[in-house]
Amino acid sequence: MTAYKSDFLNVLAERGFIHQVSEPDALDQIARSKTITAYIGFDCTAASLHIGSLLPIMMLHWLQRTGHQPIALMGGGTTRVGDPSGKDESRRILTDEMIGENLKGIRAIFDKFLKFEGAGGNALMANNADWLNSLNYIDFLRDVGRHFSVNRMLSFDSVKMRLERQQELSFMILQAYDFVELNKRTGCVLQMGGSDQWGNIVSGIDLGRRMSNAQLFALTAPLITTSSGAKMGKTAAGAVWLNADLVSPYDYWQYWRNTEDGDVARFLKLFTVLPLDEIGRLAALQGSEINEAKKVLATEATAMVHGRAAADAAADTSRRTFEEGTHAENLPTVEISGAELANIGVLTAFVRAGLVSSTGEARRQIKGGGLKVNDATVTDEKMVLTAAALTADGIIKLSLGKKRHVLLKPA
RNA sequence: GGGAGAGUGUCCCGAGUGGCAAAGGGGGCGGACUGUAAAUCCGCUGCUUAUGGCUUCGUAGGUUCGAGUCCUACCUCUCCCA
Repeated sequence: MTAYKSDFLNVLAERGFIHQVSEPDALDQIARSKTITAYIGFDCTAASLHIGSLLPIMMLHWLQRTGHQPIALMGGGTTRVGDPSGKDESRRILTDEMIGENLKGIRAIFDKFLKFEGAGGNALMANNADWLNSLNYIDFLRDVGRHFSVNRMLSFDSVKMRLERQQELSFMILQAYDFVELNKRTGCVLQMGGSDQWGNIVSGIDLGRRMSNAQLFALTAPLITTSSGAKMGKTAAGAVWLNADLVSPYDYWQYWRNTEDGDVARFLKLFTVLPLDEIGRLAALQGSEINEAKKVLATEATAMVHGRAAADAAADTSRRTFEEGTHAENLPTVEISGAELANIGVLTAFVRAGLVSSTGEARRQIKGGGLKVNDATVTDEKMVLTAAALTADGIIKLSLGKKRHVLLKPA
């Protein structure tokens, strides 16, 4: 179905990663004849990345697999400015120490997907703070700013420029500059990103042509939503993070296990590295058999992030919990002191386990019959847990609904 | 610079013009049905030490027994004219 000649573009196209490409033929040609270097920018406002970032990460993964060089660019410099595109809240400005901490957490994730230099690969991790922090404002205006004409700037937004707009504009210029700088430093010729990044990437291409007569390319991925139209990876409860200390491998596995039928094939292509014919076989499963495909999806996707062993353990725990009804000791566990356990109200216990966010919510869930202690529905909100509630294994199993379980263990 | 309008339950949208913990959606969570799916139906969706107490309608003051609602100032956003 695709006419690409290079492995790289072929794989991305077949698996559904491509939304737009600038000058596809020229890029295809280059990717076939030599190793190209490409980058994707990541924001480091948090200590982890969530599922929303998974798609770009997979693009870098395939880039490396098909023989090219990926660069993960951390926005250490731009984060110091704060991102003006989000509304008020995300505009917080972080200190250098916080950014440094975040970078460490994020780096750990990339290590699972890319082989960096020193670990037998050629992937690079760059930080735009390296060049942005030392920029001289006057020089920058002279060398870079002049390429952004007033006309062009006006075409982006309203005539009236508020302070805020100026910051937003600067942000765009800085992102464009990143591309040019990376091109100069590493020979990087391709920037990838989500479809919302198209404008910024193209600005970078433009700037590259003006400043150093470089031929640069853009490739964007489609915005991934579930079949029901929801954005991925964000629930009211919180984002689905990739770091194990924020979202356990078990919960991560469960997230994928609960994928809607209509998304299974697409997600297998995007978020696992299974061969396409294998995916085709799984996608052909009908009715309840598609659950087998979901399990494969969950295990493979979890293995990418948390490793094969953790994925298998999560699959095993799930099987025992859901299919055999026994409780496996691998469920998420919350430790609680013996003194506290001696006399704790159910409401508090569920809050401590993190299954509900307040005692008020616990109360409501009890009214709706949604809470269970050791598989027995809680009917009395004044119920008190004591050591007598411990099962033979010395734990108490708390459940919210049918799917979410936490073990309470005396410390 | 001049003119018009808007900011509501800390997920989003959005009614509300003196009695309000505040209509209605979406989303989310729980229940039923299923296949740990979707669709559908039902319940819930400020906090709490709970027949009570406390905190919420951009921010700060004011009027009033009582303010999301009226008055004043300020902040932010959108649109129109320069």
